[in-house]
Amino acid sequence: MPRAGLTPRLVAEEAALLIDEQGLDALSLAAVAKRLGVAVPSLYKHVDGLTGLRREIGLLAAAELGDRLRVSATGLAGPDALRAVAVAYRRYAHTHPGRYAALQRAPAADDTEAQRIYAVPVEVLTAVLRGFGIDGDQAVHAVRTLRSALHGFVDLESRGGFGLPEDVDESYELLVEGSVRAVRSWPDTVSARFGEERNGGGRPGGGP
Amino acid sequence: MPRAGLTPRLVAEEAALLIDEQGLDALSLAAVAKRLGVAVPSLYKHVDGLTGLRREIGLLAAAELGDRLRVSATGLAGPDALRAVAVAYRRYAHTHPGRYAALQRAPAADDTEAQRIYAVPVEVLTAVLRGFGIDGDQAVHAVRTLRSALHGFVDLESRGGFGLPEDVDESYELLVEGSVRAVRSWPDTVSARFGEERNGGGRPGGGP
DNA sequence: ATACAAAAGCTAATAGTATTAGCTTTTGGG
DNA sequence: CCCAAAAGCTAATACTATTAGCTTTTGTAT
Repeated sequence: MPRAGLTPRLVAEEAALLIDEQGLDALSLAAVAKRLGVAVPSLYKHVDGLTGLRREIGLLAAAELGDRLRVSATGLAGPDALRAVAVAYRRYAHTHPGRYAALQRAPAADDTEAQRIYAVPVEVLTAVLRGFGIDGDQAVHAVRTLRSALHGFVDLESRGGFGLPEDVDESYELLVEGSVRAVRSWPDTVSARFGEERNGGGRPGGGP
Repeated sequence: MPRAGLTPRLVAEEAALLIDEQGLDALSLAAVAKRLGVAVPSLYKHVDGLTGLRREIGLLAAAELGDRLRVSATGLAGPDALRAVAVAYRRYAHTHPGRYAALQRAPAADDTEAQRIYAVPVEVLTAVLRGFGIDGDQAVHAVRTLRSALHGFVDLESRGGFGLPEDVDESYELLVEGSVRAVRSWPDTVSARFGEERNGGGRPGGGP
């Protein structure tokens, strides 16, 4: 019997094709083995069970997404960069819904390789925000809000959460436009919050 | 042997306790049956298998979340209402992480009862936005962006997506403050987008 | 009170899943 | 050309869900 010539990467890629076609719930060693024309236990020579396979898929997807975001932002700055990244983010989730879903399981804290790869998409967003003059602590908060907006939209959309007939593309454009304005006026938002914290509701006296 | 006295509701509530403690992945008929002191097939007298149990949990959670949001908003309007709803939304996800996760599987299109219950949280957001003068088509788009922001944050947070030490509460306050400003200036955002669409990049001549 | 039918529980059987153990075969380097 | 490691396999075990069919409880109508 000829050998199949598998590698961890090949197994993960076949699994990625499977879940992009049939959804993350369809992921099983049995299904992947069948697609590869191999018995189920053979997969254990390449990935560490179902958990290990999920990790490989996550690494694959994080690296891909990081790449797409980077490419989309190169040569651009400020609002243009942010819009481009937002479009690329959603496009990846559309093109690879299974991988995007697989990406949402955070890697283990001691898995430094995975941590490094998962950090790439976040680094791209951080770089984009630097173009708005946001860095340090505030960059962390701003990246979190930006990730929340993009991921939240894409996640709800992919789960069929937007049932009404209104154009979903238009909704996303408005979300992105709102995000551009939010990061543009980030310092105002920060001082509005600090103002609340200090005097319990009023706007601070000086600023606009 | 005495009877257990189960009902669909009781089964769903025990399952909800289980997944709030151990995560949605721990949901199985076997685990629920064990907690109820009953054999696995007995559950089929009350729920339609694992799929049916998931549906019941979803209904339970959607009704609870809808209630919490409504209660949080009553007596408030405008930014205060929005902030209160945002806090209640995140609090529900913290208090009931398993139920919140279970909520993310959209009900079947022909399941009108589920559709009706799942709509309640969305209706609360719609009502809040009406207090900002947003309705009709624009309310649909605005509710989508709002849901995206809130769900995205809570979802990333619950998955351990915010690894850095910066205060997550502070990030959320900034997200909510940004959302308040976004809905406040919603008409500006809309016209900015329309401007782009018409003349390919520039701001429109007239507006601020 | 009692009979009875429906509801609620059970056991047993089937099928699908992951995982481990251990065997066989291929394959590439000395 | 040999031989050890790698890559595949089968078999066995232990879960899981689901269905079929049996028994027992329980509430209601006579």
